[in-house]
Amino acid sequence: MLSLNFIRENVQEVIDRLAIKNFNGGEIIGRIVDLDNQRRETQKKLDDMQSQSNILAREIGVLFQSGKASEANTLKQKTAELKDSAKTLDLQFEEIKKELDDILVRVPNLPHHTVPPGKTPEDNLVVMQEGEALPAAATAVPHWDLTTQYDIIDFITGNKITGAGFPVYKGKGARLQRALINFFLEEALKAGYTEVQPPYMVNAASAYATGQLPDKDAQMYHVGLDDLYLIPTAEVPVTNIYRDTILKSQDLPVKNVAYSACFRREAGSYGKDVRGLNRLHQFDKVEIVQISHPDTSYEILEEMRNYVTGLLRKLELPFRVLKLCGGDMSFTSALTYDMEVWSSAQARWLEVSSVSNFETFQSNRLKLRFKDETGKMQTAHTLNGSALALPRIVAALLENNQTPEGIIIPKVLVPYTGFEVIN
RNA sequence: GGAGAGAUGGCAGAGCGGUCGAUUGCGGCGGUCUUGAAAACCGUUGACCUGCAAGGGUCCGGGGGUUCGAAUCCCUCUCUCUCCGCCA
Repeated sequence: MLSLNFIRENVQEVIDRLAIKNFNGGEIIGRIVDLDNQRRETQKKLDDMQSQSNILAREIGVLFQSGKASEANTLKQKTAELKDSAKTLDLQFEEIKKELDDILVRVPNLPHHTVPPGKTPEDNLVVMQEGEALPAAATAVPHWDLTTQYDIIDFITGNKITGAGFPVYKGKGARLQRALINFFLEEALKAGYTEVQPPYMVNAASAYATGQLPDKDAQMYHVGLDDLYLIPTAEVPVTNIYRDTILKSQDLPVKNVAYSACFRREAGSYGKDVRGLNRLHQFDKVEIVQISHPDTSYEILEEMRNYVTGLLRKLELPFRVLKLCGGDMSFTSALTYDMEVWSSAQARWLEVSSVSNFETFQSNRLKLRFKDETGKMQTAHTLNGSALALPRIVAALLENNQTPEGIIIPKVLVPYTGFEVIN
């Protein structure tokens, strides 16, 4: 969430920048400032009352100890009155605070000043492209047919066991998954990331801290009996490692990498976008997370972007990088790059990674801070990105590398798969 | 799942109704000494809200209650530990 102080001091700027995300903030920001003023006023009064009753309580204590009971009892009467009015005021205070908190968490992050305006994915900016988006050969087969042909991913059986969007990977399909996960983890280690294995379920406080709640409630699987959420991405548990934490400046940047399964309800998705591996309810992903000094977070964002494109290059996949427009960005992000690979048989780009800088938006909720060089407390910046999500990488590999002899595995993966071709 | 014990500052650990945001030790920071370091000694050392400041307020796992006054008493939730049961 945005910090109250920042909103108070930059009302017009906040409204203007929210407009780039197509968020009409005029009314809501006004309400926030108004509520915050009420909050301060009420707290001041409350503090004064509290101060008075603290003084009285101390006096009463002294009187009792020196045996002046009757004088003490007179003072007691006074505190009773104070207590009554404090109680009323306290209720008001709680109400104000609750409304303020509720509104505040529904305001999205401000976009970085370089974010292009726009409403739909068509307005995203293509910042680079490598490799050619070749049209499909007449004989090209989409991956959902290849997976059946080579018997490596079984959607039908997954359907029986669980439901749509929960495929079963078999034989070389399963081994390819494992190879990709290991390849991505090993590459991240080489780049200086520390590997972590997080829980796959999180409590509401964690989901709230990274911004999945209350905004994306319906996208997560919820285990009602224990009130836990299945993680939609390792970002949630990994970032929450640092909830309620004060780091030292020499700890920064924190670089973590985690493999996890990811679970998404994908409510509202339909059509050919969800065919085959394009959109699953359970999928595998290796996620990189960094916590940085505010001064360097945008350099780090570029570093992460270059890291991810490096992976795609090694996998020999044609890809492009998009800078997302205001309308296509997530609630929590200040700047996001999407990486897309070309899927030849579907003749479309598939998003395989999203790298974002959240600035202090998550940190404010996480209460993630660090002591800077001078010993002053500062709010850290958080960043994360997929490196990479598996299903669409697999889809692209299958479609782009299909030959009459089978699917050719990229050279860099062979040490991990133990085979060179799926046939 | 059953029985018991506990949750206090970065860590360890006192306090069990009044002057306690909290004794003490360790750790951290600053200093003296030293060529430097160690040791020793001295000093210092939490977060948050509010205020220009002085100051005021809140926080002893979370929430509620009793009381003029609660870290201390009561209720409740969560978590941790020990024992038993079950189990990868």
